Amino acid sequence: MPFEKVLTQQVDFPALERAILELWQRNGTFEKLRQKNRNGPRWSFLDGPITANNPMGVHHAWGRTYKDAFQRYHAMNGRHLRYQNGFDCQGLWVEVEVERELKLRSKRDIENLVPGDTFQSIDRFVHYCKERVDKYARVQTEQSIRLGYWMDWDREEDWRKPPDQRRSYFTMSEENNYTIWAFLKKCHQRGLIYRGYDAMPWCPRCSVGLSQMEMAEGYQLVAHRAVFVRLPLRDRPGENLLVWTTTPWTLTSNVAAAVNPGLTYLKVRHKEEIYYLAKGAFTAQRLEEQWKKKEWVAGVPKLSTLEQHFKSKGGYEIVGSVRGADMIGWSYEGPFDELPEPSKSARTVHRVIAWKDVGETEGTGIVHIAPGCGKEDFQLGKEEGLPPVAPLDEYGVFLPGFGELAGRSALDHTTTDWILDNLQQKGLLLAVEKYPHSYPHCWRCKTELLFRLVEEWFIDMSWRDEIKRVVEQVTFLPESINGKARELDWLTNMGDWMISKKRFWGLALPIWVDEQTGDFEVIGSRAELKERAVEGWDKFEGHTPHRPWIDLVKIRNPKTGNRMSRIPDVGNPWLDAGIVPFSTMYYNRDRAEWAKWFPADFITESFPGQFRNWFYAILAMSTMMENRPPMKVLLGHGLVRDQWDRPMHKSAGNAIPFEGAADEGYTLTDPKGKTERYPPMGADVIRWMFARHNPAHNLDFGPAPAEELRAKFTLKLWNVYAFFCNYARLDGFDPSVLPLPMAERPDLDRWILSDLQLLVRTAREAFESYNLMAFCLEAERFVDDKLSNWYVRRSRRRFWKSEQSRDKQAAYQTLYTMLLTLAKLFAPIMPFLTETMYQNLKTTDMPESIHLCAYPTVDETLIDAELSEEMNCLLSLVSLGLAARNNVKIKVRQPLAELKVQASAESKEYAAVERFGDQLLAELNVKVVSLHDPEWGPLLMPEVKPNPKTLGPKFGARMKDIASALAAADAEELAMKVRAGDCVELTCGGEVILLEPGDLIVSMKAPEGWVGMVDGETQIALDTRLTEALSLEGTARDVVRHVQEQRKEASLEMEDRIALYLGTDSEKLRQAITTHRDYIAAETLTIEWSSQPLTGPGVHRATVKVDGQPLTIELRRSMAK
RNA sequence: GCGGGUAUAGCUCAGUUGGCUAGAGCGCAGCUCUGAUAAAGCUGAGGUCCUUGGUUCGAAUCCAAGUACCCGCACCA
Repeated sequence: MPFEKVLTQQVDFPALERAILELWQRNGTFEKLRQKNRNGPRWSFLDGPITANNPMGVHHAWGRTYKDAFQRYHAMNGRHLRYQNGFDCQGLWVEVEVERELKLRSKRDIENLVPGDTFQSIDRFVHYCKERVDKYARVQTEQSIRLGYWMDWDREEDWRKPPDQRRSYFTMSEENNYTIWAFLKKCHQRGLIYRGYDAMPWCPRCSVGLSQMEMAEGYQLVAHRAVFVRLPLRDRPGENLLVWTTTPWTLTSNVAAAVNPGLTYLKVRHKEEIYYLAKGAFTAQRLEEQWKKKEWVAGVPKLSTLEQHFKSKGGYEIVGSVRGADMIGWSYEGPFDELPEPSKSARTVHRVIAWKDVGETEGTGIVHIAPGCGKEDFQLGKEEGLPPVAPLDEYGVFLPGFGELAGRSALDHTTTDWILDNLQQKGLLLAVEKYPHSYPHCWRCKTELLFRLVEEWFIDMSWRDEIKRVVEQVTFLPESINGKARELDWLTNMGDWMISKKRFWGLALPIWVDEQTGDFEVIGSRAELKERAVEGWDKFEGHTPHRPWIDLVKIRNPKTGNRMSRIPDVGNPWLDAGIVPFSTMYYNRDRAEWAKWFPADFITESFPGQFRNWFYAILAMSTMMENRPPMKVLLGHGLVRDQWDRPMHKSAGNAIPFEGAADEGYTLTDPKGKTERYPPMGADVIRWMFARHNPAHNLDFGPAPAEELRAKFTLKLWNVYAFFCNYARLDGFDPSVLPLPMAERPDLDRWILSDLQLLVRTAREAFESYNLMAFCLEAERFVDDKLSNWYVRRSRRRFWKSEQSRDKQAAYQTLYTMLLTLAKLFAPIMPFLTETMYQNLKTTDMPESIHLCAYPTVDETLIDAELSEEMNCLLSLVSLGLAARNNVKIKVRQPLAELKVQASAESKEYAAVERFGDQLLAELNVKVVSLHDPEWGPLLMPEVKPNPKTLGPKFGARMKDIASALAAADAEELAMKVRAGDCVELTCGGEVILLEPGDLIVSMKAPEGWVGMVDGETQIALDTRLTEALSLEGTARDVVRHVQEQRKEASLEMEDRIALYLGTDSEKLRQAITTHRDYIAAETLTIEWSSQPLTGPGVHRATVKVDGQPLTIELRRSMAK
């Protein structure tokens, strides 16, 4: 038997999916696909590496759905693919998790993992990092397989191999690391690698400097205590500069004060002192915009103006003014000159300097400058020859030389307390306030950043224009987010690339330094290092190029003969991910092969952040390596949020784990705090949900949208499939019989086959233009509206007929084609459901898996535009008819005599009724459909009534007069004007009044006994007069419905024949039953009528009400033939 | 501050190159169907397509300005 029976109740889709996974596994389907396409034209996809640091979440499934869908589509078109997944392995994110696992608090703890042995400690720590990456790479592999993501996944034996020999690529592989060396060497050869000494953003917890792109990730709105501090002028007794800062700890390292030479500064007398501050700053409404927009930190009061501060502290008087330029060179007393360290250098400086960037919308217009604690400060200090004071160590703790502050953390509140107290005691503190501002935090551990003087390594990005020219050649999708412009914007604004990290687990930067001279060299490959090594190679040999082993290798400075050591820094992880267009495509091993796959046809990732991260890194590195774009098309997509549009957070209880969504079910806490458990949705629904979404927008993911999708799409498709299989099975339909020619198929069949071709066209266009949404939305409409709700509904009776006819054959063949084609169309997006369907639909001469089939192509000969138009017209006629019935509350089950459709001979309505009259009869349950030529006069007459809503207020009591005047007026003329949007003049009580179109309600009225409906140009009228015969027929249909209901109650199979007894006291019921005895019998498969109540076993009895009258139904399965 | 985007029903969103009487789903209201049946369907209410100008025979769509929101960049003492 070709078709298995298909259940429609409580279908466990996740379980079906798991069965398909086993089927693929058992048959080696994926390998067969690769084998089939191995000589096909290439399609090159490049996977952006997923961070192998935690299990995958549902949000990862978005990109992975795209990746898999496009790969499967191209595979179905015979393309040869690499199927290489990528894992991102190195970097601080892994270190932070390993630290957490090992309960380590700081770099010091890591270096002391093996007490007293830094080398061993680092070795062990790096080992743990590698282990963590392997662990989660395996987890993510399993999860991805469950998602149905077909990649060349690593198997058990592969995990025992080193990363370089596995199927997926790992950024920790030697190949990847050494290819970055080659990149850095190229940079160095162009003189672009340099060592920078600068005040850098620094995370005191991780003890690491942050690059510009990392810093951008971590801005958060927080409130700090900001202070107004006076700095007494040395040669002007009783006079002070007033400065303001949000980071009081930096005052310890104050060296200078900057003014804008072009601004006017006020001399303000307050109590016994004179304060200098910028005129504009005095009254500036600080952060007013933010306050209004509520971009504020809860609990922080509105900021006072400087003027208000002075007023509240006892008043002020403006006693003069001075230009900023005239203040340059003034000397003042520093706020912490009594401390040993500041007293050494800063104390002798403390002068007013000029800085054109000083503004007066915030602060005092005089900026406290601490070159050791701020980026601009440092720059300014360099220009002015100011000595920087560096107060903090790598943990953000004050160094010795800062008195009581030594050993205290700059971030600690009590440290700020101490500083404020100290300033207060010295009488320097004018005011303290809470100040909300967006401040950088460590994007990994959320610690507030400090600025600290450090030495880091950079790539000079002055060649940005070269990258821009490469970017110009890439297609960025979706168009609406303007990715190319964003990327170019970043390239314009970005600074030099800080590539060093003072950490342990990562790319070993191949920079060797001669400590005595400061000379450095960049090594470009393992071979080069081996060649140059003068020490330590033997110990390093056999290890991956990671710390601590690589640090043992020393080279000689050819100029001085000095020994050169590798800098201890590791690399920025975006170098790791950025090199993959080379390292993973055989660039070093087989350049010819690389050229076949480079550039990638396609990449896709979530776009927030990536324009300065991965997209940037691959574009920049590819420009340096080959001056070519690494990909042709980039598709970005948004973020996944919960179904209430909130960000997903584990702590908020609204994050959905992948396993939960796929198989296990999950709990979810709604915005009101209620937690509920939900069943799994399965991979197909997850995938379709992502595929159908607009990639430019964030996606609200959760049980509600999943359920909606299941109901309106998955289940409908499934029900149609089940309907087909279950009847085809009973009927013994043979799909291999020669198909009937199109000419012999009814219009309904030719219509759906025609529209199917249009869907195939949409599908192909969508996949080729990377716009899955367009296809999915169209597919949903096709399945729901066209296939399920119209084609199958209208065709059902064709399948039920007991005799074999050509019409029945046509119906089976058409629906079979439909299901098979749709399954193939949807296969790239819903690989499981479509495979399940295919397995039950395929014949022996078809490929063993749907994923080994060819993607459908459009058969232009089947497209019939005229037919589609007429079918659409028919659908709107049906809608109108149903609306008309609804209007007069006559249910569809009640037959009516006649439907009139207004249609001229050349109208589409005419053609539709001609062609599909029988469908109209059946669907609207009328006896006759007739055409009404408008030339015979209007079918419906306009009727114009006053609109009391608008006229009431205007005319009050005169409404009645207006109504009667309207009734007397020419309705047709009025209606025409109203439709045209014109005003209407109405003579009412001898007076002409003007009515606006909205004041009148125009409806279309049918003749007595009829009900009319209008939709645009289309008009219909339905005869609502019930004759005795019609009424009896309606009753008979009610009886049938109840009998069917009872058959179901009695759990009969749908092909079972029955014996039936119907008992009633109602004359009308009796008459209806008698008159329509044959019809009832045919519908309910009654082959034995009983005039007496049934006896014996297996009798099902029920009493129902028909037309308000009791009817006894008794039935049992009939043994007669 | 600079740059970009968006604005369509109560909510979430579709709407091709200008060609509508502007749509869907959810929600709401009222119904209906019934061997695909623990599924489904229909009808209805609900719109200033953000505002104002312009281009055009015709604008949700194109242009300009404004408003609001979002994003990116720069973020300052």
